[in-house]
Amino acid sequence: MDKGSRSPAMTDVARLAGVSHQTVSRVLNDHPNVKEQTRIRVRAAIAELGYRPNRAARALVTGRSQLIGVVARNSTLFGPATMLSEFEQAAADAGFAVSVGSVRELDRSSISAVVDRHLDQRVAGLVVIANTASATEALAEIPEDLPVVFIDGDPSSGRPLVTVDQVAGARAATRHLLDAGHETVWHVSGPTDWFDSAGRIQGWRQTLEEAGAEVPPLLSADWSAAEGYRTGQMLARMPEVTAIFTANDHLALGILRALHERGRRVPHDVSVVGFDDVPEAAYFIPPLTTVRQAFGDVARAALSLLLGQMRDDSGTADQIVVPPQLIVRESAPRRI
Amino acid sequence: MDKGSRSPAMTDVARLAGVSHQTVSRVLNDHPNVKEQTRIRVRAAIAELGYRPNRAARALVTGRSQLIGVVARNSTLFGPATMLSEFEQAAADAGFAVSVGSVRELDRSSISAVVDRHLDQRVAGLVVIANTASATEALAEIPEDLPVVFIDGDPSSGRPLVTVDQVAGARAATRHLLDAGHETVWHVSGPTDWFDSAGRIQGWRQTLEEAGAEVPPLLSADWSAAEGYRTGQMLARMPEVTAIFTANDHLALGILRALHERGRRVPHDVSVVGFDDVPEAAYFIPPLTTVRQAFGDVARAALSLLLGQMRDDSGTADQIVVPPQLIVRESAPRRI
DNA sequence: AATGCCGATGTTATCGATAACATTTCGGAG
DNA sequence: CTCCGAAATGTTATCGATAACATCGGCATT
Repeated sequence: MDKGSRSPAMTDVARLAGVSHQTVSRVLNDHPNVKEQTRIRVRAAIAELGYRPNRAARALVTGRSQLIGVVARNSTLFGPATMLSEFEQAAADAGFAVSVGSVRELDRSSISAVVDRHLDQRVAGLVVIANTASATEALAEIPEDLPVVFIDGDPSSGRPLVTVDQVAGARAATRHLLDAGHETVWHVSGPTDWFDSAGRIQGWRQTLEEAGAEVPPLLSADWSAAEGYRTGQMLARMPEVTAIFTANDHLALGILRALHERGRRVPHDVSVVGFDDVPEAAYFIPPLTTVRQAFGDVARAALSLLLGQMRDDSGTADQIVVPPQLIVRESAPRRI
Repeated sequence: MDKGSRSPAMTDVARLAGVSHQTVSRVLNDHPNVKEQTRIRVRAAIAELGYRPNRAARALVTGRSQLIGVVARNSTLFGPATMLSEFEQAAADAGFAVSVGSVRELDRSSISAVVDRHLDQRVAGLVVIANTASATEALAEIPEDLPVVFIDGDPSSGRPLVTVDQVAGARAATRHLLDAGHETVWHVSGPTDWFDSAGRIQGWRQTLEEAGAEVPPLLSADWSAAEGYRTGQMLARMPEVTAIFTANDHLALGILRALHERGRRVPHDVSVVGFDDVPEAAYFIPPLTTVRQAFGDVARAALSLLLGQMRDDSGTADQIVVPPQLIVRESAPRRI
């Protein structure tokens, strides 16, 4: 209303309700031992004044804010951006705000800087989207007593972690191609220092070996359509290549174009499977068979792990693995 | 070091340096009237203890945190996601953290809820990525004295705003197609309640009218490849359609596929121009001619406007318009 | 009826910074 | 050599919440 005057504080509510500020605090924090009638009176006063608690004051005395810090690299990529968005939604529902801290590289000093900024804000917890090994090393920067959850981190770290089952996804993709009749499957991976890449490579290789298929040389790239295109130009020249599994959809896009330019038809001559299921994957030429990751589930799982840690600091080192799902479209149909 | 004990406070630094805590505060805030020698001694003590100021305490007494709130819708889209990422980088360099608040819809109540959450955190300023008119209406929720900058908002609102010159971008795209020899240009727009869409429609229509070309009916869609595809299926059936300008690259992708399916060659039969220049646009089939938006520049401009408002509350209602750039690729070459 | 305990509430201390005011120090003018 | 004003520094109050302890009734127990 009168925007000039400062916003009401707890004492104002207390005065109006005819109680002490401490009772107001108790009502706010759902303490027991408050008479129902008083509770109602206080709630009414809160509503009447439009009172909203000052989080800074609370953070000062409790030493912890209602803020969750997220450390991520390059949140422009589809995966991280979606994850961040989903996580923010989930956190908001739980009454937390989310502070983002992007870093260009997940090296130790960058991470350390971002973590420090978050510590300055006295974040209640930290989510690290740690897709490379270097990020895990930077772990040491994080105080022991701060709740932390890793997303896409090192499964062998023993730290609380939520991740999509990359191995299973890659197995499904590779299996799908073998079942369609291909003798073997080529793989264009993401950067090899990413856990995501490593898991997909592992799943791909295992599946080939189990099927007794020859394992072609690994082709590694970054995540961009540009490198997919370059790699694709090479693959398009090799007649023995009939099935390609790429580590993400953008790589697949570049490859589709290279194949197209060389006159190799998809899926008639070559089948292609991607990873991610970006919204536009269904509109590639041809529509892309790919592996969908349930980012929303990952985000919600990460939040619940974090909230769990914040409640009891027993350090439950849970790890949650979310299964991915193969989406079959025209670039790699069931039968060729 | 010893993680058990609480982190050092200002008084600890003061004791070590042999001064009062107030002097430490003065050093931290770069006040004048501190002897150089004292300043050095305090700095040394800060370094030795690894002291970091408690932002919650500062926020409590000043009534403002070192946190900038961002209100955005669906930050999964390329534009918003890139904007957010760039803004976070810029803000970090200026010593600010960024708290994100996504909303599913930019209606009044959602915005109001997000703004309230930010106010709870006592944000120092607010950036609203307000791409629809409904967002501008929700303006009223924001206190007068809080620094606010709009990105992609209503240019006629008189509020501080940074935006890409959508009209100029659309003019360049349309002009490019006309110059290449097309009689007219069809336009597939984004949702008409987005300012971005409105500007692009306006630029497109103006350019056609100025050139004396017939203005085809406007086709509006959402931003997805799916709707681009549906619209494209219709356009592909119309032989008189030889040039299409789409409101973003994903729409263009869907259209490219629809044209491909109908056997209409791009650019031989139909030329297509997109908008955004997503990283993979160069790897569409064929590579997409599009309009690049300098999101980084927009983000930095928004931050500087915000910092300006935070310094002097004179309410400088600056508006900054960032020019876009036409990127010519094969889907719409200079000459057909 | 006295005792004791517990539920409901109030009082005071505290977090760690900045703001406002008080005090000391120091250099130069008279 | 004294005095004055500005520069340098110190003291105390304050922000708005929670924590810890204090108080006050009433009800069950003996």
